Amino acid sequence: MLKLTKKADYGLIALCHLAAREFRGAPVASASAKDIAEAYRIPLPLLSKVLQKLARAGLLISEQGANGGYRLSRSPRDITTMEVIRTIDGPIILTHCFTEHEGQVECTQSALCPVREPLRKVHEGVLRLLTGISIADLAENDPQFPSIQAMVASIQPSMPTMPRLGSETP
Amino acid sequence: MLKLTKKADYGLIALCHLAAREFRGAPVASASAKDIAEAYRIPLPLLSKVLQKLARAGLLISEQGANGGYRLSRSPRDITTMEVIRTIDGPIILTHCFTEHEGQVECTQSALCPVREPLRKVHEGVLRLLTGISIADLAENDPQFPSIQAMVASIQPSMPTMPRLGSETP
DNA sequence: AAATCTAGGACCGAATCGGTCGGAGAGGAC
DNA sequence: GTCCTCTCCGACCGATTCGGTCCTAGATTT
Repeated sequence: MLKLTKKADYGLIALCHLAAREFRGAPVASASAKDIAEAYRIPLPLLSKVLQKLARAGLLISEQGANGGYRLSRSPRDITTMEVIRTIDGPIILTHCFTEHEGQVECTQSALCPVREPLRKVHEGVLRLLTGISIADLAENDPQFPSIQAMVASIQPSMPTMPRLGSETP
Repeated sequence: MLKLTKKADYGLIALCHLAAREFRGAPVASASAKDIAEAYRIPLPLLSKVLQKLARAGLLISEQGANGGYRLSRSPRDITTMEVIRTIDGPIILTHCFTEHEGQVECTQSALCPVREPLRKVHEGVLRLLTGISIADLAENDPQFPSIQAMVASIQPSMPTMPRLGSETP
């Protein structure tokens, strides 16, 4: 549940790398798959596939030939993490009910499934969280990621008993 | 990514069913696995396993023998959806970096991975969202799930360009 | 004692994920 | 013009997991 695939991870890292280059005003804003793979110890052929997918989706521009590489197609501030994850991992699914077709008999009688609608709300919340974070937000990792910090902090549990967080990630 | 397994789905449905029974002041607050399975068209042996897991985790109390069944161990308001999902699907993982061991060489040199910390923030946000929603919230599906609605609405994207939502779930 | 229910392990097919290999073109460098 | 580098793209594979089934054992009520 809620596991980013390594491919999506790699994609985010690569885009982040390119964005950081752009920010630093590097002479060349592009980088080859090999460069990125070596920089982060990512298996090259795997990263290549991810970058190809991103290029096909229009997020990256590929330049072939010697000294070629990949380049962001637009400002890193206009690329959301959602977009990246979705193009690599496919559509984001919380429950199977409202993302798959409607061939199932059991799901058409909506009276059966009491959790479908509430979960849809949760789904929407996560989507909103991810669309609110751009590659640029990831790239400027200076202070404490103020914008992301603010977004996450804005989620106020409606429960009286406030559960402690962080126990998940030791 | 962010896919609830069907087991977790079934678990939420079952707990929701029990909670709703309790709310309605049913004479018997417990229900057998067979009852629930038939009510929602869930394969019985699969649901049984899920319920067993929930019982072992202390969320449910099992009563064996004829006329036995499962019963909530505490108030549905004190059971979070996070708890349920975690006991069924295991720990929630966003990236592999900070949930798995530390045997990997590439992750110990944290300077390499520029997205680890930002993603951790996202992870925390999702956790907070799920811990803020109780089984009771799911069960009282009357008006428009006001509490969940409020929580989701509180997530304010920090981006200037507000992306349209809902395109994910047609 | 019989019926009914949970407990729990063994098992299986299918899908997916991480990862590899190899060949085909395109564009600079010399 | 030739070579080298680099992207592109499809095929392939092993391991894991997920959804689902089957069967046996044990507890409780009637």
